[in-house]
Amino acid sequence: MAATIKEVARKANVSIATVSRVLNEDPRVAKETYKRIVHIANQLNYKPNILARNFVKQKSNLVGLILPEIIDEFFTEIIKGVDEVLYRSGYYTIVASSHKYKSLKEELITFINNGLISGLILLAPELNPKLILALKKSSIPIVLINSDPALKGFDKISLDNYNGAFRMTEYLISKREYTYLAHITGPSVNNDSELRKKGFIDACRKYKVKYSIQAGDFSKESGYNCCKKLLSGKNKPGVIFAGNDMMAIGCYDYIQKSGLKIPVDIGVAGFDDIFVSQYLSPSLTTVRINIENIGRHAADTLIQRINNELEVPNVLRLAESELVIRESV
Amino acid sequence: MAATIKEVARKANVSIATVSRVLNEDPRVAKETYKRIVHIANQLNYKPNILARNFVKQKSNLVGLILPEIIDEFFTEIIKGVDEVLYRSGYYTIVASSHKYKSLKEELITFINNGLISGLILLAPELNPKLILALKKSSIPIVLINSDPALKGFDKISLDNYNGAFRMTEYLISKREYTYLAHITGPSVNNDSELRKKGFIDACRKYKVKYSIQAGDFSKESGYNCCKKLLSGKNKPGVIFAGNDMMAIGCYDYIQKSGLKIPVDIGVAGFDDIFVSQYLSPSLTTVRINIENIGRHAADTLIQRINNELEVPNVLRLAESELVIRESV
DNA sequence: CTGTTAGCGCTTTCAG
DNA sequence: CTGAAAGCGCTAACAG
Repeated sequence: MAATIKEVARKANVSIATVSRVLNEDPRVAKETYKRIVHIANQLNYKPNILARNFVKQKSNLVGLILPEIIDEFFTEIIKGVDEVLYRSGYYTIVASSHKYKSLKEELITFINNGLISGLILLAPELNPKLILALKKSSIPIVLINSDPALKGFDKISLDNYNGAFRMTEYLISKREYTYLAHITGPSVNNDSELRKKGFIDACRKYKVKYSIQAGDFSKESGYNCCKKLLSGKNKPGVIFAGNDMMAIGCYDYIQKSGLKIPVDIGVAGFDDIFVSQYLSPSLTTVRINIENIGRHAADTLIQRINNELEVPNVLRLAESELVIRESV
Repeated sequence: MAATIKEVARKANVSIATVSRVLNEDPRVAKETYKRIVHIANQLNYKPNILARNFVKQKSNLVGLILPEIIDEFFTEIIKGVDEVLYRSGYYTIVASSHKYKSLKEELITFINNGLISGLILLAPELNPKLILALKKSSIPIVLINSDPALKGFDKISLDNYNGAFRMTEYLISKREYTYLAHITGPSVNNDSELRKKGFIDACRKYKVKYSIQAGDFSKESGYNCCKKLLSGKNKPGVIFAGNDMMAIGCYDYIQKSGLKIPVDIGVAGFDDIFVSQYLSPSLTTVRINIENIGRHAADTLIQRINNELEVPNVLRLAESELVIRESV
């Protein structure tokens, strides 16, 4: 079927070794021979068999990218960033998202062990000790996208959740002069959520301002319910800072239902700046994470690690956050 | 490093052939031998080397999924659907999106030829003759996600753009009693766009109603500009049916700017039902394509084709559309 | 500068 | 039911 290295060699009256050298741009081959072989290869429409090459090198041109189910909104941007950078280094991206037919764990174990991929990028806002152990034992380089500050010993890209939340809270207090703030958290196992909460609390404490916390789970519904609780007591907060935009939308829903007006009766702020936020009415004041570069950073780091170009034991990069001031507070 | 088949064989006092048979669940091996080998393999933490296996079979467990840059919103759902189905059949998904560093064409050519992948899913709303030719010559099965009715000879999943647009237009005329309708199209090379336009026109003609067409490009900005043109003449349409929701949002922007009210002064309808549409004010009446199954359908078909389980020369599946009636008309 | 050759880990005839 | 052995296409010593 497809032409092999043998045929090219035969037609060019050289050994397969020479052809192989040409393919790998080995400078030792004579210019003349080089040209001739390239010509014949083209003529035969010869393409090196990647499967064979990967096999003999025991190293593939494949990198795995594992994504959890949650972060729909970032999915696209991250994949694009990763793919773009990897492609330029000659790698392909295998994308896997955990879903009902496979757990994150089995996914990981197979990926790390079966030799298919040469490196792995793992986006996992939550990670349990077992998983971490499995990761530590990996024989291939891994780059984590995870915000847990306690997680050491990995190449890591983190979102700057803490500062984002801190600065937003600071803004709400200093500029908007709220004196009683509420925060709705995401799942407590989620590092992003925990750091946002911490940023919120620290800012409230710094300014000695009253605050309360509700436990949500990043879903719209939980935002709705938490908002309901917050507004049903006699002592109502002046502003709700939701742990993500989705929950902020849930707040919008409840607030509208109860006939209140944002931001006059109550303010709402979010985190993430998902696409829809600018179109809500009123448009949502929120924190934007510079997500577009996360995928690129991760891929960059991974490639360097694969190529042994990294001298430091592990790198940590922070994707900065930025306040997006709109009309909801 | 990692245990190989040889070591397992040696420890079990059998030949590597027998071990191989166990790995491939060959029923010929004796139950006893089978168990013993499985046990030893586990003990040695042996994982078959996929790179080697793929190589000798000259067939990988990899499938390519190529996506254009445009369709952000669907990206996620399609990848998930594909990944889910493929994973259950033992395949991995290599995702590639065309971007500034590679054109769709080079992407395709490499993918089809380098032997890395065993099948390809290509989401390409526009396709030129050259590309089609390249696809026809492919030695691996390809499933297209493309709505061009003229495109024959491929396994294909299509969106039911025509009926969606037709029924929406019919609704605008019969139920909402508009008598002068405008349509903003996407790029003319885009099949989805062309079919939506055709559905719109056919419905207008059927009901003998006045209509006009503006050429957009699926971007918000083009929606804005086309809307501006439509509303600046003396004879204004009663409703604008945008070729996608993004352009409908552009219309919203212009209409709000000019102080008009939707739907009292002018109606707006869209196509796609992207996430934001329900949160616009007023919420957008639009056409939803059942996108969630497209990825699954495509993967299903591809797997069957790879396994030679398909008797028909090529399959065509339609992803149906459904009207989503909200407040904007 | 080029050729010879071993071998990567596995599957798959072919014998027995 | 099991073993021996060939070989997939390529790379990488080693030899010349």
